[in-house]
Formats: sequence, C-alpha cells, structure tokens
Amino acid sequence: MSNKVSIKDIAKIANVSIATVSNVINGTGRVSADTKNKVNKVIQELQFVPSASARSLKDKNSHLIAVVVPFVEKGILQDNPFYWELVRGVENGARNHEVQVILLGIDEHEDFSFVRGRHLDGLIVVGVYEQSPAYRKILSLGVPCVFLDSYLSDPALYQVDLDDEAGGYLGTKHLIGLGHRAIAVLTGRLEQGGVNYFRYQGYLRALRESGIPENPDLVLEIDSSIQGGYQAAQRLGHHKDGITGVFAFSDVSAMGLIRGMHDIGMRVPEDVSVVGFDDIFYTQYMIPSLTTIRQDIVSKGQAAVTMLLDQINGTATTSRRVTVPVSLIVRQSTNSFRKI
Amino acid sequence: MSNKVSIKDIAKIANVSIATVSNVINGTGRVSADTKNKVNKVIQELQFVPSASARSLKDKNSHLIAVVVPFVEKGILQDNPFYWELVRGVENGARNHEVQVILLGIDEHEDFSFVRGRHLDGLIVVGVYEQSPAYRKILSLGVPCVFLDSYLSDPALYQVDLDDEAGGYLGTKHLIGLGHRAIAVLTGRLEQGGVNYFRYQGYLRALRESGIPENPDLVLEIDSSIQGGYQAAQRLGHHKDGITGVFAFSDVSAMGLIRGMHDIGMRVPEDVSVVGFDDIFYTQYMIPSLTTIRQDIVSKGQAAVTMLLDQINGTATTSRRVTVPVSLIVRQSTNSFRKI
DNA sequence: CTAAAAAGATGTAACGTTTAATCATATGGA
DNA sequence: TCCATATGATTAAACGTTACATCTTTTTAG
Repeated sequence: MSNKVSIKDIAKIANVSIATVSNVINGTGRVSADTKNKVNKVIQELQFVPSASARSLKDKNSHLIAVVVPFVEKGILQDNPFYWELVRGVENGARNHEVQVILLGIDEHEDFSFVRGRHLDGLIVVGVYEQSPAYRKILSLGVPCVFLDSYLSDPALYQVDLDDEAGGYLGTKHLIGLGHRAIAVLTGRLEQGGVNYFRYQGYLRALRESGIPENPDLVLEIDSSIQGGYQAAQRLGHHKDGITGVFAFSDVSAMGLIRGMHDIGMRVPEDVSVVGFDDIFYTQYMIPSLTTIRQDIVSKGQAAVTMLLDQINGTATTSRRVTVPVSLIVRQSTNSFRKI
Repeated sequence: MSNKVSIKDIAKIANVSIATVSNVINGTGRVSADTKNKVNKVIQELQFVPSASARSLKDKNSHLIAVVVPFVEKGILQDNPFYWELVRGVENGARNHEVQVILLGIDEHEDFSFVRGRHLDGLIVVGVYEQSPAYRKILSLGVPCVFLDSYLSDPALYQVDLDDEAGGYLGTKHLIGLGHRAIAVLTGRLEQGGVNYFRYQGYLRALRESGIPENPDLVLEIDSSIQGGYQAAQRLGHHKDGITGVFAFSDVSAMGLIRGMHDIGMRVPEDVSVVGFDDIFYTQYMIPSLTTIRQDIVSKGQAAVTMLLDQINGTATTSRRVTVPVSLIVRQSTNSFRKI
C-alpha cells in the first residue's frame, strides 16, 4: 500500500535538504519557524514515520526492551497469571516512555544472541538466580538489565524485588496467631537465595519467635503450579503430623491445594487453614476466598521499566535496589485452630 | 563490553571480502568449502551476530510481529488470563519460526504509527470488530494481519476464530438437557457480529429447538470481567423469573458469578447451575469445578502465527479462515433441575 | 590445445537515518 | 563601512547489511 515514504521524499516536496527535515523531526540544529511549519505540514500529509531500523543502525539503540520470562515448560510459557500481570505492568510502563516490549520466554538453552543482534536497549529479567544457566549468559551480554524477583548478591546490579522474607513471616505469624502449630509449607524450588528461599526464611523466623521447632517434614517442595498444589494435598492428607495450617508460596498452588483437600474430604478453613502468596486477581473470588500476601504486581513491572530506562539514559538517580513491600490480606481460608 | 563486531571485522580477519562473509552467513552465492569453514570459524570466535537493524533496513522486513491485545477497555486493564494463554501460544509459535513478538496493549487512542516505523512483518490482532476504532486504523496500515476472535465480514481477511455459535448452543443444550428452562445469559458487549453475538445466537438456537421462548429479561450484558460476574449475581438473585441456570460467556465472569451467588446464599449447583466459557487453566480447580466450553487457547495462538507467517512468505496455502472447534466439559457446576 | 562454461571471489551501490563540517546570508557593533 | 557573529540551511560521510554486476581462475568439452 502506502509504499514507504522516506525523509528524502519529504525533503524533495518541502524543498529543503534532508538534514533540515531530520532537524525538524528531532528538534535539533537551527531551523526557522517558517521552514519548520512547511516541513511539518508535508510530514503530516504523507503520514511520514521515520524508519526505526535506520535510526537504530545509526545510533545503536533500538528503543526496544525485552521482558525475559523464565521457565518455559515443554516449550510453552508458564500458565501462572502472575507473569501476565507482571508483563502487563512492563508493557504499560514502557508505553509511557515510547519504548516497545519484546516478549521472550526462555528455557535453559536460550543463547540470547538476538539481544545483540537487535541492539536491544535493555532487559527486564524475571526470576533468575545465581546458579541458573541464564544468569551468566545475560550478564555477559553487557546490556542494561533490571532483575525482578531475583536476589542476586552483586550490589552493582539493578534489582526490583519483593520483601519476601517479610511475606513469609507475616503469613506464618498470622497462622500462629490463630493457634496453629503444625504449619506446612508448599514451596517451589528452594534454591539458595531465590524467592522461595527468603519466604522460607521468614517462615522460620516466625516459628523461632514463637518457640515452635522447625520440622523439615513439613516442607513440601513442589512444582509451583496449580497441579503441583493439587497433588500436594494428597501428601498432606496422609501426613503423620496433624497439620492444621498450610502456607503456599504462590496463589496458584494454593488454589490447587484447596481443591485437592476438598477432594479428600478436608475442609478449608474448618480442618486446615491455608495462606497463599501474590494476591492474584482471582483470590478474593475463590470459595473460600484466599488469605494471602499481597504484592502489587503490575506496579512492580512499571517500576522495573522506569529503573531500566533511568539506567539506559544515565539518569539513574534512584537506588539500585528497590524492595516492594508486602501486606497480609486476611480472608476466609484461615481460621482459628480450635473452632468454638 | 564486546563492542559490536561487524561483518567487516570478520572479513578482515578471515581475509576475504564482506560479500563473501555475507554469502557464508546466508548460504547465498557460491563459496568454496574451505573459505566457508574459515569464515565460520572467525564468526564463532568473535561471537558475531548480524545486525537486525541493518538487515531490516536493507530488505524491509524485520522478523518482528506484534500481538495486539485490547488491554484497556473502558479504562480498565484487562486482567483476563485468557489473553495470557493466547499470548503464550503466539510466543511459542513465533519461537519456532525465528521471529520475535512485540507485545502491544492498546486503548482506543492507539495510532499504530510504530508499526510502519519498525517495519513490522505482521500483526496478530485480538478481539476487534468492525465498529471498533482500532479496526480501520489497522487495515489502513497495509500490513499482513491475522485476526483472532474478531468475526470480520471481509472475506479477504485472515481470521482464526472459535466456533462460538456451537459453543453457545452446546452449553445451553446441556442446561436444557438437565431440565432447566429459565436460563440466563451473562455476556460481554453484544455488538453485532462479535464473539458474544455468536455465542448468543447459539443460545437462541438451542432454546428454539426445545420450544423455549426467548426472554430478553434473562440476558445480562456485563463487563466480562470477574467483577462484572460478581455484580451480576445480585441482579440474578433478585430476578423475578425463577432462574435455575446461567450461561456465562467467559470463565472469569463465571467465577465472579459463582462467588457472588455464594455470598447471597444461592448454592451452585444445587440452586443454580452455571456454565462457563473458555476453559481457562483454573476451571477444574474451582469449587465447584466449572462446567464450561473448552477451546484450546494456546494452540489458537500458535495457529495464528503459522497463518500470519504463511501470509507473509506468500506460502499461504491454507484457507483464510480457520474455525477452531469447541467442546463441552461437564464438571460440577451444573446439575439436574429437580434434584431427587 | 583452445574455447566455453562453471566456480569462486570481489567491488560497490543502496537501504533511511543522523551529525559534524561547511557554507551563505543577515545582523550587529565599532 | 567593515569585521565579527548569529542564524539558517546544505553536503557528505557513516552505520551494517545485501545483491547485482564484474572479474579472475579453474574445469570441462570438443
């Protein structure tokens, strides 16, 4: 259709040089009000849009960032809507800064070559840790990065993460306050220094504070998916210790868990209290609605974009590490240990 | 860091011309096995990655597609995980074809100028209709498009959509089969020719077939969100006709509805049966699990990518219109009208 | 043994920008 | 009046590719 109109065409029609057109577009150089108007009019008429490729070829930045989402399973991105909220936040943040977002799901074999190929301005990386294969590859790219939910020890890295320890503490404390003692944990991979690790640390702190001994039998490492939660219900049901509270480190697994308990005849919260984590969009509509640790996922994504762009533009005034607060939302899935 | 190595550097080190390097990379022209090896070795060593901007500047395609999602409807961000599943499918399809995906959330003011600016190869557009402001703008771009869930009348357009009419029919028929007569509908905007319109037509067909008169009072047009569903429960609860079945045209609204009914003391399925639509990932884990119309969302996304790429490469052999089948999944949220 | 054809390699223009260097004209001060 | 300085506008190089046309060398056919 409207076959590619270039700066050259504009120049010819407006009867000026291409340099002038370029100056008008970018507000650079000195150009009189008259010619500025003239050129702008032609641009309007021809619906001219500068070629991003030519630009990025020239000045090496592409106004493109990628949001890197890990854990591709069987080639498909995880179905946890948590990522959706995060990605929406990133998209939304980027939109306000005239940058576009490439969505990149990675597995362990990703080589990231296209990051350099496309001259990506930066990366927003979700949930890697020091041991993960992606981590070193990403660093070696030498591209500005912001890590989300990643807990990397290098203080030079820009990071946005959650106060997971506090979250773990809050949820556990809540259960303890209700009288529960045998509190199980449903966690994704508990790698040293990962998200779940800190939530677990918070859990331990709460236990210690109340003098409850730590019991490794109560820690169930699962796929942090809805199925993982469901399957865990079986294991918990047949558990020797009389578990009365469960802290699931993600809302999706909590949902699976509750359903699983329902299926083996355990009632929530009458028999077992359940706390989730994330405050995904549907938690308050579950039956029972889910007591959970709230984080503002969307604005976390937005914060990451801002940080990344500050870094890219060298205007980074904010700290390199932002920790987003959490809060406890009490709903119906938790109840006192001994119901009257 | 590794500051941009170009085809020129490779050429110099390998002691050949840049044209030869280019030929090696693209497998074009004639180049001996020896030099091919030599060049490849240097490429390996220097970790050379061709510049996407230079390429796309040259041959006008970018290997970039955008998936256009209506994030913002009436000012509210869509948190429907349905979109996430779709986007996941698209990402996955693209991955298999060495194309990257830009995520573009739009509101009614989007001007799409960057689509031309970036030389995007094509667009996958979700849920527009002929009256929507985005529709004309997108068409005028003259860029290859595939429309998802869009029902556009122009037969020249490439479209992937669902057999919504059948879905509407199946769900309704199921309720009728269980003995229900007063069946309400929870639908998003019922614009002529949209997704909901066809689902509604299917609903009507099922009614006609069973001689049940159509009752406009039973059709509730809502925000098809979880909140929308929740609020609808109030309206249904106080409804004068004795409603015993509800067909919600999306799973998220069904979830909200069920919760809303729960809150006003109506039990599902004992008092009211509920059918959803989409078979979102969590439906089988709800309490009660949700009877719904299943569609394979992820593979719908994949199909769209294939279709788009076929169109771009001119290898489009498949039909311009793909209709994905639906099926009824019966779970616990529906029950016979008169329970014995 | 020679002419023709094939194989291998190269030079270079072009894609659409930005930017530094240059040029031309008008304006101002002494 | 003349030089210095702003102000406007232009020229041309460069960014990293690809592809066409050209050139050289080798192989093949007769």
